[in-house]
Amino acid sequence: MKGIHQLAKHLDISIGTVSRALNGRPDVNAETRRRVLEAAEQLGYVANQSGRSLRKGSTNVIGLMIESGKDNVDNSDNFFFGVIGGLQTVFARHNLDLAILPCPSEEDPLEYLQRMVARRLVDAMIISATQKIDKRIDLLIEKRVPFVALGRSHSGGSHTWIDLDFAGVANSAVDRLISKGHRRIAIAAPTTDINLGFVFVDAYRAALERHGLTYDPALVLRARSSEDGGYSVGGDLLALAPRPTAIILIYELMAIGLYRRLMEAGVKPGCDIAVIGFREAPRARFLQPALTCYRLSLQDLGTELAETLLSSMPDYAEIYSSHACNRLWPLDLVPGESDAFELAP
Amino acid sequence: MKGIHQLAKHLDISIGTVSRALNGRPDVNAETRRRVLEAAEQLGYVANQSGRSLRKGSTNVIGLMIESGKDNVDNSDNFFFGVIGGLQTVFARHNLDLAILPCPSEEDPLEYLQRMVARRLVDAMIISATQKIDKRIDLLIEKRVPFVALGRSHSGGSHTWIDLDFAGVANSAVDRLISKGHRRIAIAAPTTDINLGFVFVDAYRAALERHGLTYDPALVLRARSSEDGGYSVGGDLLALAPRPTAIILIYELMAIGLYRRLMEAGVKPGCDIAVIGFREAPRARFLQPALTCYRLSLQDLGTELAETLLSSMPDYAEIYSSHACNRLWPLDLVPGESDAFELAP
DNA sequence: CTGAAAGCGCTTACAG
DNA sequence: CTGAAAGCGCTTACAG
Repeated sequence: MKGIHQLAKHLDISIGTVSRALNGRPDVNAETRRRVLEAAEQLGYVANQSGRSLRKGSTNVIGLMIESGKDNVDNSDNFFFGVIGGLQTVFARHNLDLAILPCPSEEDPLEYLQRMVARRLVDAMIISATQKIDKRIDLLIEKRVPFVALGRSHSGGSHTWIDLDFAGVANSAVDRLISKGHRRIAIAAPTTDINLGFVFVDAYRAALERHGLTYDPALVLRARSSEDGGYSVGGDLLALAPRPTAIILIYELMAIGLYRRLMEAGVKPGCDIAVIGFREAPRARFLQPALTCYRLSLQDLGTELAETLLSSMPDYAEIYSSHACNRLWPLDLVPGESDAFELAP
Repeated sequence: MKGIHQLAKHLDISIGTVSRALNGRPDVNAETRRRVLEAAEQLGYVANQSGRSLRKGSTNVIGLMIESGKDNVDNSDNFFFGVIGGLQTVFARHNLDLAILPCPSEEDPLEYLQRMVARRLVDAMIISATQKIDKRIDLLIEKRVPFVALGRSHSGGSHTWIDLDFAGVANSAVDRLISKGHRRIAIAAPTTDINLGFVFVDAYRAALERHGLTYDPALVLRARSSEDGGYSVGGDLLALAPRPTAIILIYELMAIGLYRRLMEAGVKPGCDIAVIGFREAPRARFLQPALTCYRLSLQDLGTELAETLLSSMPDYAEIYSSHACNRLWPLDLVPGESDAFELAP
C-alpha cells in the first residue's frame, strides 16, 4: 500500500479526509488537518500527479515550448533564462510549475506541440518565435488549450500575445540616424519566416518613407541571428557601393560579429559608420565603442507573459482579467558611442 | 464520451483492443490494427498521459533540472542547449520526452527536486552543477529515482555521473605554461561550493607541485562565472605584485571580461601575459588574439549522458549496459595565440 | 466534520 | 484474436 492510502492508514482516518485536509478544504476539523499536514510532512507525502491530474483534468504544469535547434534560441544570449524568472514569480503564487519543452530539431514543431497537447502534459502553453503563418496557433485554438504567444502572427485571428515593439525600435533607430544626417541606412534582418523580421523591415521602410527617403531592398542584409551572422552582415555592408553610413541590427549578438568584421577592414563603428544594435545584451555590453541599443526587463516581460496567460485560463481569469489584452512591449533607448557622430551634410 | 472510449465506439470495437493496437501488441489482427491506427491519426487521438501514467506507473518523461538563477546556467553560453540536442537524439529512440525543470531562484533546490520527484512528474532525472556536498543525490538514491549527475560530488556514495575532465584541463594548462617558461601562474576559480571548483584548483595545485613549484593561495582568484567575473579577475591579476605571467580560467565567458580589463590597462594577452581559457565557446571565438582553450562536443556529451541515464533505468538497462559507468569527459586543446610566447628564462 | 463510493482514462491479465 | 473487468492514485459529490 502506498500513496494516500498509506498516509490515511497511518493516521487511521479515511483517504477522503486526508485529501480534503491536504487540499485546504474548509470542512475539516482543525486538529485533524494539523495531524494530516504534520504526518504528510514527516513521511514526505506529495500527491501523485497522475492520479490527481486524471481526476481533476488539470496538471498544474505550464509548458514553455522552445525550439532548441533554432538560431533565435541558441543565440539569444539567454533571453529565455531571464524571462523564466518572471514567469515563475507569477506561477509560484498559484502552485503552478513551469516545464520547458524543447522541440527536437528533427521534429516538426507542429507535431511536437500536438503531441504535448494531446497527452495533456500541461494545462497551458507559452509559445515563442512565432512565424508569419504559424499553425501552432490554430492548433491551440482548435484544441482549446489556453496559451499566450510571445510574438505576433497572422494566424489564428484573435489570440493572446505579447510582442516586443520591433516597429518602435525600427522607428526610433531610423529617426535617430536621420537626425544625425544619415541618408543611406542599412538594416540586418533574419533569413527565416519569423514574424518579427517582417514587422521590423516594414517599420524600417515606413520610417524611411516618412522622411522622404526611398526604400532600397539592397540595404536589407539577411543573416543568421548570431555573431557569425553579424560578421557576414559586416562583409555585405562593406561590399555595398556606395557604402551605407549606418546600420540597424535586429539581434543582440550580431553586433559582436559585425564589430569584428568592421575592425578587420579598418572601419571603426562610431566614427566611420553608425551602428545601432537591438536588445542590450550582457555580452554586447563589453563592446567598444559602446553600442547604442535598446533595453527591456526580461523579468518584467516574464511576469506580464505569465499574467496574460493566466487571464486566459478559466481558473484564474477573474484574478488576472486586467491582463487579458495583447501588448507591445516597449524598449528603451540606451545611447552609446556607436552612432555618436554627425554626418557632414 | 472522449478519449479511448470515443475512438473505440467510432470503430465499434472494445477499448482494450484499441489500446493493444495502439501500443503495438502482437496479439492484434493486422486489419484491426490498421483501422485503429488510421482512425487515431484521423481523429488526432493521443493517449492521455495521466491515465497512462497512473496505470503504468511511468510517465515517459525525463526531467532535466536546472537552476535558472545561477551564474553557471545564465553565463554558460548556452551550454545546455547544446547538450539537450544530444539528449533528445537518444530519448527519441524510446519515445521518451525531455522536460527541462527550472528551479526558481527563490526555492531551495532540494525542496524543488523533492516536489518534482514526489509528484512523479518524470521517470528519471538529470541533475547538474553538483556541489561538493549535494543532498539532491542522497534524495534521488533514497527515493530510488533513476538519475545521472553531470558533475561529481562527495555525496551519495556510488552513483552515476559524468563530469568534464577539469583536472585534465588544469593539468594540461599548467604543463603547457610551464613548458613556455612560466613560473608564476594564476588561476580563476568559482566563488561557490560547486564541486568542479575544488577539482580544478586541486589539480592545479598538484600540477604545480609536480613541477616543483609552490602553491600560492594568493594566486587563486575567485570570481563569478561571467564576463563580469572575468573583468574582476583582470583587476585582481593586475593588482598582484609581482604580477603573474599567466592565468588559467575556469569558465568560458570569463575570457571576454578579462581581455577587456587587460586591454584597458594596456596589457596584451599573448604578449604581456599568457591566458588559457576553459571551454571553447562560440562567443569567445571572436576574441583577438585567439584564445587558447579546450574543446568538447556538447552533442556527444548529451548523447552519453542520456545513454548513461538509460543504463540505470530498469526498462532500458539491458540495451545500455555498456554505458553503465561513470566517465570523465575529455576536452581537447585548441591552441590559440593568447599564450603563444616563450618567457625569457 | 467524516466515511464510503464513484469515476477520471488508461493498460493488462484473464477468459473465451 | 477480442471483450469485459480490474485497478493505477487521486478528488469530490453525497449521505450521515
